[in-house]
Amino acid sequence: MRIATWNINSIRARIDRLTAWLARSDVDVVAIQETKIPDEKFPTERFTELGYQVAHHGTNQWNGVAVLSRVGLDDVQVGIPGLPTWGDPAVSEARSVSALCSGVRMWSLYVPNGRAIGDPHYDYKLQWLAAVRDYAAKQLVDQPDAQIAFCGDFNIAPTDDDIWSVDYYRNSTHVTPPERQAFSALVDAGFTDVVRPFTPGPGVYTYWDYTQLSFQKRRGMRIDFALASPALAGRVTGALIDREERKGKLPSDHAPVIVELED
DNA sequence: ATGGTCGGTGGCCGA
Repeated sequence: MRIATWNINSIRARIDRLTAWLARSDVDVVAIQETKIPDEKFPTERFTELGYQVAHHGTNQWNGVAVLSRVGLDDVQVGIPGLPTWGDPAVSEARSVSALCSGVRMWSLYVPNGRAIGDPHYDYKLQWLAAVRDYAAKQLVDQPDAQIAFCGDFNIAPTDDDIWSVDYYRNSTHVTPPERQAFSALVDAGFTDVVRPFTPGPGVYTYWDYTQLSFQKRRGMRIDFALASPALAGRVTGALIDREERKGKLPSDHAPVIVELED
C-alpha cells in the first residue's frame, strides 16, 4: 500500500494536476491540505470516478483538509478534541480530518502558520500542536498496536538541516525552539518521521516559496511530514518527496510526500 | 527594473 500527503494550495486551481498525479503515482490513500473550498463545492466526483472515496472538511475559502482513499474509507473524524479555536470560540477551523483506510487511521493536518513570533497566531499554533500531541499520545495508550499516520503540513522545520539558510530564517517562525519542541513532543509520543530515513538531508525540502525563484535556487524548507505510530512505522519500506510536482505550469508551492508500506 | 508569486476575493489579505 502507498500513502501520501500533499498541501495542494487550492483544490480548484490544482484539480487537474492532482487527478493526473493520482493516476501516475499509484497512491492508495492521500491526505490533502489547503483545499480552500467549502464541503458543498468540493469536486468529489472527480475522485470517485477514479475509484477514490473522499472525506473532506472545509467551511470557507481558508484551510480545508481531505483524505482520499481507494482502499476503503470508514469512520470519518472531523477535528481533534481539545484543539484551540481562532476567532469565534464556537467555530473550529477546518484543519484536521481523518478516516480509517484499510486498517490505517489516516490524518490530514494543516497546522496553523504562526505568521510571526509574538503574533497571536504563533501562540495559537503552539496550542494547536499541544492538543494534537495530547490526543496522539492518548491513542497509543488506549491502543498501542494501532496503525496511525499523522500526515500534513506542520509548518515547522524540525532541524537546521531542514532549511536552506539559518540566517534567512533567523527571527522567523517555523524554526523557533518552541515550535521545534512541539514537533519533538509528537515524535516523543511515539510518532516517527518515516520519510527522513529514505530522504536524508541536508538540502532536502518539501516546500519552496513562490517568490524569488526559490525552487530553481533550491531554497526551501522541509515542513510536510508523515508521522507514524510504531505499528505503522514497522510497515514502511520506502518513501520519497515528489519534487517533479513542484515543476511545470502553476504548481503548488509544496511537493507531495509518498510512503510505501508492505502489505 | 521601487517589483518580486500565487489563490480567492472583490478592489487586499494570507501564505
